Amino acid sequence: MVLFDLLGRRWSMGVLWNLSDGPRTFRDLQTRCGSASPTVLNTRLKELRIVGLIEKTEKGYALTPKGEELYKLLDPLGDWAAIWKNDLSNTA
Amino acid sequence: MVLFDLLGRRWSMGVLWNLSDGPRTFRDLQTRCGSASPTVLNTRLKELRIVGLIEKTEKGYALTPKGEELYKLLDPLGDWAAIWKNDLSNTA
DNA sequence: CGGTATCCGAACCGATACTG
DNA sequence: CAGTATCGGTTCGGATACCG
Repeated sequence: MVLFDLLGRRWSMGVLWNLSDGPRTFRDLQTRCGSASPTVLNTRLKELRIVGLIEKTEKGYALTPKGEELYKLLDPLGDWAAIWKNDLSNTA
Repeated sequence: MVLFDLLGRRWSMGVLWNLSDGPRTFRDLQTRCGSASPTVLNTRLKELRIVGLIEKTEKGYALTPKGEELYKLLDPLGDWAAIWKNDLSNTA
């Protein structure tokens, strides 16, 4: 599945997450993502733009409606993952 | 996120999907997954077992309750991804 | 600030061969 | 059939330096 292929790549989620509460600039995102390399960050940004999840505005990068949609879908999954990860430390 | 890291790897989804309708054996899974290498398949199986998403039964490998839970969570996301991917070809 | 070019090391995948 | 060991190829990520 293409979606997971994309999301699985480094920083994709980070970008999505950081964009979820407002537009950010390139340098801004870079800083917030634990100082990811410009190379990779730009690559992700490009990819996410291509698939129409984010877009460039005058304020920087921002989530498209589709992007927000996905983010909302991902959120509960994230919750579940957190619980599951917790269980994991207790069980395993 | 660990979850996506795992799911993004080759065959993870395939395994989950194939297991969703009953237990499968090693060779069985291998065949159904487009003849993935034993190496990789075994690695995935091991990883999925470690995180408690699947388990070994006398009938082969099977989804744990957690595994099914995840599968159900993933399903709608998959739907969405399909639509989104469709939009993509029209828009981009 | 925004973005690209280049280089290097790491992770990953796959095929094959072999053991229990 | 189930699973492990080894090796090679490829792809990806990260750092740095540099241009508009």
